[in-house]
Amino acid sequence: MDTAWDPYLLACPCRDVLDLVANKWTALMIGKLAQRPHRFGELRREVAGITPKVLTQNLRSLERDGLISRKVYPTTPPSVEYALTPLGESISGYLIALNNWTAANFNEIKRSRAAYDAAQQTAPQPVG
Amino acid sequence: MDTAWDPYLLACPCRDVLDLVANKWTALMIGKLAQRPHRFGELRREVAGITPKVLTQNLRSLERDGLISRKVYPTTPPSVEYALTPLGESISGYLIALNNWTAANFNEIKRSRAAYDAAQQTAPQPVG
DNA sequence: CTGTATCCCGCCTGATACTG
DNA sequence: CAGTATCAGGCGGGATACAG
Repeated sequence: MDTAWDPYLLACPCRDVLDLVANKWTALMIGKLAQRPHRFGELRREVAGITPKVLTQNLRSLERDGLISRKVYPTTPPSVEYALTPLGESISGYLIALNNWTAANFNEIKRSRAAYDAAQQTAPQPVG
Repeated sequence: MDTAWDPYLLACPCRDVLDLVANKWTALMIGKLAQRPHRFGELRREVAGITPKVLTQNLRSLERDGLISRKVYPTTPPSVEYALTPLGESISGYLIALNNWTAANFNEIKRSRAAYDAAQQTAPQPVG
């Protein structure tokens, strides 16, 4: 790298990159592409719930940032293949780890939320 | 854990947790708290650019999810200390890695964006 | 198959001001 | 010091329909 940036600085441009992760779909998309290259329709099916518009948006954004590559095959019907670039691969591990952490710890979080909400129900009753 | 969830399933409740990361400030806040417990004002200063309202919102959300603890000291003036819970510590490493990756790779991403945008300027000109 | 075009909405975010 | 109240705005995101 050329220079180092501190994301805790207000004007740090790498805040933009953190926003890349601050996205509902990025981690899932990168996770899928880390397994193997995928076509548009495959991603659309495997990343359940994403709409084609949003998929396209995020694909373009990641392509612009150099995390994924887009290759068009002029077949009929046309096919487009998306794959991770080396840069994309360098971050995929962290994102996959996040996905896994999420899956592994959701139940504990669910319990925590329930306990928190229950405490809110009883405690803050000025009129009692 | 009790049961395993697949974040790629549409109805997977752990999507909510992924949204936790899909947040502009979470990674920065967790990163700071991973260093040591912080008071409200400290976080406010050190996470540059965050407003008190948004800081409170995210603090509450993380507390509800069980990632951080909130301890009030009835002093005058009052002081409140936020710290990571064991659950919060278990995810902090991944988030810090993301912060570091961001700082280390921003320049490459910046170059990629510039190249992408330049290509858009020249290529898609039907009228030319 | 691979996207685009609209319309719409809710949430996150931000700025500012105020309180115990 | 540690928040809360309020107002406003923008962008991501969702539903639906359409095109090359």
